[in-house]
Amino acid sequence: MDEGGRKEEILRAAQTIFSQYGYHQATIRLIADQAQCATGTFYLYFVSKQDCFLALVEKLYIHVMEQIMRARAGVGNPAEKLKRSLEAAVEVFRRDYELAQVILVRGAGADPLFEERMWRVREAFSEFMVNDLVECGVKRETAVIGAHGWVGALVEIVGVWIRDGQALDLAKATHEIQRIFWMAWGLNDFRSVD
Amino acid sequence: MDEGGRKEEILRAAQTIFSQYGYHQATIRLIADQAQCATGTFYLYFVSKQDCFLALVEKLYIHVMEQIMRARAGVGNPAEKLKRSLEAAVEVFRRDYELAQVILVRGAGADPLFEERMWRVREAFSEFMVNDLVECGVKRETAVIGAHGWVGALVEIVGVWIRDGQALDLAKATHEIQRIFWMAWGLNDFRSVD
Amino acid sequence: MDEGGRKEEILRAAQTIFSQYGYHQATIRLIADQAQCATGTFYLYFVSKQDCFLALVEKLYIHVMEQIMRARAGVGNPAEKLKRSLEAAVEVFRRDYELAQVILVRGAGADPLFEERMWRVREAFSEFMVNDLVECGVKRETAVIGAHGWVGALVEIVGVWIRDGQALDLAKATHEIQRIFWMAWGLNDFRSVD
Amino acid sequence: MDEGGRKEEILRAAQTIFSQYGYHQATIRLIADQAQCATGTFYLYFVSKQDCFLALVEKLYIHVMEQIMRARAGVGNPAEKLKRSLEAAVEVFRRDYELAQVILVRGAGADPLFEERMWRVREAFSEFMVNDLVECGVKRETAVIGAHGWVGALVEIVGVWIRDGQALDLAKATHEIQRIFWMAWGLNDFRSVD
DNA sequence: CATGAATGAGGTTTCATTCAT
DNA sequence: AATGAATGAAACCTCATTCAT
Repeated sequence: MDEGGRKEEILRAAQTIFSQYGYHQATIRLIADQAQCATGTFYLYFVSKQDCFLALVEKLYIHVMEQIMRARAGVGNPAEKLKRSLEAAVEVFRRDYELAQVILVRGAGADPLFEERMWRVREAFSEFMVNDLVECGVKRETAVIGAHGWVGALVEIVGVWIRDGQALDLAKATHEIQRIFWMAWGLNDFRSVD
Repeated sequence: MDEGGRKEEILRAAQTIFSQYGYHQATIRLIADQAQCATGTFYLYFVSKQDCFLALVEKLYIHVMEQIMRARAGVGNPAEKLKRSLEAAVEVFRRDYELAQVILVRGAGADPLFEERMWRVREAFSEFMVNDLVECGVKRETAVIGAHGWVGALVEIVGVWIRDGQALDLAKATHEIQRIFWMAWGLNDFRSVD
Repeated sequence: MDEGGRKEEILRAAQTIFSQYGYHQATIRLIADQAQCATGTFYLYFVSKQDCFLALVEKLYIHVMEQIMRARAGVGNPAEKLKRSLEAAVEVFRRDYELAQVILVRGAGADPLFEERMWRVREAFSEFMVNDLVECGVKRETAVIGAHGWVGALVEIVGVWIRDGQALDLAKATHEIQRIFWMAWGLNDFRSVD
Repeated sequence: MDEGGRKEEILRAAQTIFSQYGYHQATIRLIADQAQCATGTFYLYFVSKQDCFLALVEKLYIHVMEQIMRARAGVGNPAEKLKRSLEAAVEVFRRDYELAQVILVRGAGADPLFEERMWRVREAFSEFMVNDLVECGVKRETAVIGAHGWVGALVEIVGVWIRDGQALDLAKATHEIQRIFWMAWGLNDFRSVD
């Protein structure tokens, strides 16, 4: 249980620092101080700053995906699956402000490698949604656009929520976004799903 | 015609470089080389790298806003105004790949000052949309969420388009996003507006 | 009369700027602006910044020496000559604050070449004093030390006067310094000389 | 013994370089090379070039003051205290050529902050002398001028000694300066003090 | 003579990374 | 495994000087 304990500690520190300072403003020194270790220790667990950032992002993505998977588990109705997936994702962001900061705000200009990674994750997530939508009877071509739009809409809403200092009612806003996309595909039993 | 020629040249070079490398990877040397001038020349026109980046972003924002204003000019129907605004914005991005890169992709982690600025612009743009929507009969509270969501959806779509190497049919995708939000608010004469 | 007019103008500007900013903080741009000409014009009259500074210092030294020579002209009594020399020098500094700044304060750390020049001037001036003192009956060996000390004392007093914002009564202080050195050599008719 | 070792090493290197090149001609690279370390190492111990210079000057001033204090310790006679103070100061300069260079020659045009500091130190030192002189029965007003003059005379003498390549007999010269000021105030038992 | 835009060498400073202890 | 002092490449920026107009 203590195995990997130190690495976890540093990752947690990195999350705090990256979320606060962004990738470039963050320094190894800052992370090491936050983790209460020496800068040299940092390099026992990570090859480089970039490696650490990618590891962190990976971990956070996995966490998000796990929550989504858990939310989908045992649900048969595709509309319900879709709904629960999105709610789970937003819930993760809502619960962990730093995580949301790192993934949605700080990552963007960070590094080509990160952008590539983030891009693949969003793509993967969209693919999930597309499949659910197709199962719901939406044409694949339309579903692809819709899924991306939906993701974008939610990311923007979470972004507003973050920048506004969490003043926005995130649950209500998420729900409204859901309604919008739901209606667009004539999923008439929106209410029943809800 | 030569008025402001050199500064414009450097700004164009900066656009190319920032779009390609992002804010932090871009160096003054790179920009100066692209503009075929010495690094010192850069500093004749800009106080600092940040100053240049902000000037570039400002210029691009103004360009986008101008196109939007032009598209809205003389249009009375709020739905039509909204539709044209969004189409104009997307059209600007479609026409100028670098501009889209800088504003939508590279800016994010660039600089606190830039983030503040970007944030204000998105807010201003959303405000426009909200007003149009309210005129269309949408409740303001709902319109605010919707406008942000809409912006997010479009940004994501343009992002996909950029990252996919402009493979996506941007016009079609934009149209689909429009349909989605339109239907969500029961704007029944969507087809007529279209 | 207009011949050299421009060069003089720039020298005057240089005096103002060097006196205010010191050698290193002063820029050609600053001097050119003060002289209301372009930086290129500066280089029509001076080979370099250093050249200009040295020319300025030279001019100021010549001015000081001229005043001293005028004060000594036609005076036979060596004690009187000495007294008048020093008073003339101090009077020049008192009348031209900028000149004093440049020569006594700003020059020091400026440049090896300037230090060499300043050093030679002080040496020359001391030589004058030594000769007068020897004529007064002071032993040469003693006179050399005394002359340097006297110069140092006066420079310090003028320095204090400058830094204090000219609050000190420079005439009175100079007189006291004179009394000190006078008495030291038993020049008993100090009062009559005075 | 190794405590503060590296910082001290760099300070010593800085002393050598500043003394040789002056503040502006000195570069971090030069100091680091002299200290046989990388330029980055310099910044582990000093915030900036200015910080280092000020720290050096501070250290040298403290050293000078300590020597003066030691020389005055347990001496009751004010004339003796004064005499010993000045001799101690000159002795410090005589023993450490570089120290004298930095404090008396190179500092002048270095930096506004340094000039301010140097100015305060000379003022403080003069104050000491003034008090001693007043105790000796000299009128305060006269003593103030005299103290400044005395300091100036000594600084000039040391300056001559430095520039002449230490050819001058500094002890003898200092003694002569002392005689001059002593006699000026009719301190009749000069010889006994001596 | 005069201009001032352009130049580019060179300085200060930062910080990811290494390595001897 | 842990440390943290040391490294040095590389970035930003300044400004004396040049030169085409």
